[in-house]
Amino acid sequence: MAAQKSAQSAQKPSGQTDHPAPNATRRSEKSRRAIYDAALALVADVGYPRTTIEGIAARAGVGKQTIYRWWSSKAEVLMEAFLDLGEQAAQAAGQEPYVIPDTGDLAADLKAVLRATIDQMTDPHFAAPARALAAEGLVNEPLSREYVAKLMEPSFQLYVDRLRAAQEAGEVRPDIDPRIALELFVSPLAQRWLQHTGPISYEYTDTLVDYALHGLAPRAR
Amino acid sequence: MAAQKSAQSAQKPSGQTDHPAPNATRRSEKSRRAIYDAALALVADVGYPRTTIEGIAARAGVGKQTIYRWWSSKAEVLMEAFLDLGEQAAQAAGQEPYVIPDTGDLAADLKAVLRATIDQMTDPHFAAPARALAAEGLVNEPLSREYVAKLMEPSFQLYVDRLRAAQEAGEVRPDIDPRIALELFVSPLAQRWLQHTGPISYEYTDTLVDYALHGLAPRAR
Amino acid sequence: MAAQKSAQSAQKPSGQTDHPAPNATRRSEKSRRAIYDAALALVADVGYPRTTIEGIAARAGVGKQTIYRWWSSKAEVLMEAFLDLGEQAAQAAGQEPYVIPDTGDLAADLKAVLRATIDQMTDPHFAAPARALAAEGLVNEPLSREYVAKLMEPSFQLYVDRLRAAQEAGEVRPDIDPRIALELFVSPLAQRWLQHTGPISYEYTDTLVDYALHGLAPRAR
Amino acid sequence: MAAQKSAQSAQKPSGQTDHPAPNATRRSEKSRRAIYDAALALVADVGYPRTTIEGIAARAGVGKQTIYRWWSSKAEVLMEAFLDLGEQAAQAAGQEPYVIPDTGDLAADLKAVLRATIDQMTDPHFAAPARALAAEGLVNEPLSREYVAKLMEPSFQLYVDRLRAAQEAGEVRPDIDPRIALELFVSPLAQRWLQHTGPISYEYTDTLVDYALHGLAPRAR
DNA sequence: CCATAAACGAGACGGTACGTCTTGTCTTTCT
DNA sequence: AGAAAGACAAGACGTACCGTCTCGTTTATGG
Repeated sequence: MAAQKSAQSAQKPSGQTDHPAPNATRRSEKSRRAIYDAALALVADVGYPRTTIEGIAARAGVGKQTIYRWWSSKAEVLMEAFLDLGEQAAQAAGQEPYVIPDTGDLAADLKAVLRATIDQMTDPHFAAPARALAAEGLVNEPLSREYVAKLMEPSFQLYVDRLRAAQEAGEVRPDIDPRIALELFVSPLAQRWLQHTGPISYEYTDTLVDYALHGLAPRAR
Repeated sequence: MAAQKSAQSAQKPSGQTDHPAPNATRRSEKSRRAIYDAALALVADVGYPRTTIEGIAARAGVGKQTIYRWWSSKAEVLMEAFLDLGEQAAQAAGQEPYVIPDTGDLAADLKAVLRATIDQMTDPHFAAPARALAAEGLVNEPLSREYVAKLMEPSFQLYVDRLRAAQEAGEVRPDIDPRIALELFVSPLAQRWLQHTGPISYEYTDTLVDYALHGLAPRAR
Repeated sequence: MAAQKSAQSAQKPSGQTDHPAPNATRRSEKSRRAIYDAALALVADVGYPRTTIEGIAARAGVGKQTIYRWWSSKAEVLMEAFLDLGEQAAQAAGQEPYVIPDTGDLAADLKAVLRATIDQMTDPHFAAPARALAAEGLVNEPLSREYVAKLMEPSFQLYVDRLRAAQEAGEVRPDIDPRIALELFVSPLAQRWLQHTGPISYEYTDTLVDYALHGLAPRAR
Repeated sequence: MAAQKSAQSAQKPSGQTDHPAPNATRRSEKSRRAIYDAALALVADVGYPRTTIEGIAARAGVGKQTIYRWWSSKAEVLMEAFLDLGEQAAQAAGQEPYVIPDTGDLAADLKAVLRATIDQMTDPHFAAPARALAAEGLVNEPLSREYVAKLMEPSFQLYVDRLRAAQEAGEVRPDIDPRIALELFVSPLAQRWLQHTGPISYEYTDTLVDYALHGLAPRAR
């Protein structure tokens, strides 16, 4: 939910009537940036459903065809804009931001990361497009796969790595599958955020970590 | 494009220009049923985004105004259709279906319920509208609140009840908040289903229950 | 389903994707009038090529679909608008305007009618749409046939009638075909007007009539 | 309607934003020919309205800018292509084709020329662009003036010359203005051809010549 | 005989209009 | 009065061309 790697090349001219495939070397960087900015701004301003390709084009000062030439839907535009936003943020933040700290105290480390995640969810610049893409993904499986692969799995991998380190340190049982384990605290937070199934607070995520690490059942005698 | 009333009751004449408010006693039951059926069928057939109010009206053999008179959006229509579907199923299934069994073995009971949930998620009659409503909810908070209140919280309450029984039986620590605890196994499954973040299987949900009950950390000293 | 009542004549739902055929009895008279007015005004104001269906719709305060529902092209719209303009003018002018006078002096009568025709050609309200329709017709044969049948042939018939009367009065040779004869003076004027092949004046049309009636060759000895 | 003289040089870099004015000596003859051919072929194949500058460029294997560098509109392109076609035809036909024969029998000579004109009108290679240019001219006065000056007046001049010879030979009354007289038979044919106001045949043009020469009115006193 | 500047092919760009589709409102007619 | 039917104003969709503007690549002298 945080890391955004991306392969910078990756043209995807899918969907259109089979035009000869545009020449990416001639692409206008200025227009691309303007489109990203306009898409993100519109989603934040008027919401995803009322964000239109015409609106993005108008706000970016760009012809509609320039959008259709490079993307196949507003969801694709927003996806790339959001990925780009992540890269921008990453570069601005400087080095090695995307590792979960390892202080030797797993519980503390996880609580810290989840608190940071809550902060992201609270930032409208991040939350509006993330939520919009998630919504679109629910109903558009290819987009969902891309969303998961580019935005969620990289973050999940960080948890996997930290949990494996914890296993080696003896803080987590060796038979635990980290890829499943991480969902015990990540998924509840995601669901509360996306579906408004409950309030979100630091206390809540701290509790999730405690429950997940020590279990619901009483400790053995 | 007028006042948004807010839900609380059963009729929702919200949205329209202030017409005298339709008289619900004269409402055509036949039309309502036809609209429900058409909405569910279309969502299953062509997907939610390509389901339109015009399409529902045409398929139901109903005037568009008959839809706009009683609902404010296709999401509202689908919500009621889906709720109705649930009631139908409940009546068909006969008595007391909505309790989590209490065999005295919490783990087994939870695993059984989650397996049944997987079965539901696999049934297209259920999955298509449920997913569509979830998607709409991500981006439409009032609808989301209704969705949670009418469809999710009642289910969650069953888990809360079962977990409280388990607490009294000493199977769950007394300091655990059941409302949070249930998310340890429910949310991961929901996320995998909705966002395709991983495969779903009986084995997976069994694992979730085990991890949640016994925790990730080693038990013994 | 949709009964086609429509008293006056000639519906042409040609061209569109086969929509169920609109019900003409429900048609908005107000919109039709607004569309006629807008089309004629735009052609006069900005010229035919820069008159667009979007422009007509906007100026008429009408949705584009309302135009596409009833006409298949801007040329059809303009044709009907122009025909309607003619009917309006006819009604305003009162009774029986459309006969060539018969004073017993054929030359004088023809000269008078041609002078009136020049006056029409000079009136921008008439000239702009007439010229536009003629231009479109050159390159769009079905429209041209309609233009000729509805606008030109009725006028030509008046000349035929007058020339036949002249034949009976001995003013025109009996072996002359009036349908061809009328072109000797009508076509030159039309060509000068449409193609700017020469100046137009009362003197010019008077000359045409004289040449046509008495021939270019010297009178027999 | 037949002779095509042309002024051989005639650069017209009008219209563009003030680029340095292209150097005509470096112009690619190959491209020009390809553009002419493409324009004529497209007008014949798909009709004038669906002939586009992009289409011409693509068919000619030429960049769009090469067209915009030398012409200001598709009408200009077509005009030059058509003029060039005439020159080609003239050179192919060899010497002195562009005179109306003078056999001493004016009626016979005119009938022969008009029959030849009908043959031209029937040839699609000639008819399609001629009609297209006429159509454009109806609505584009500068083009029309060019069309008349370059394509029509030269032909008309041939009639004027022949009629003057006839006046000297006593076959035409000396007070007749030949420039007007020629329209008595030329314009009716042109109108029938362009506007489909009637069928075209040798018999028809023969009749026109007879009517024009001898008049509609009875000869004898 | 090469240097250099133009015309050239290609095609991306900001735009406008197209003709279609759907929305939510309004109106007519039937029951 | 509710409902079926569907016309209506509005406006977004995705496509086609417009005319302008780069990009390298010929090509054709003229230094």
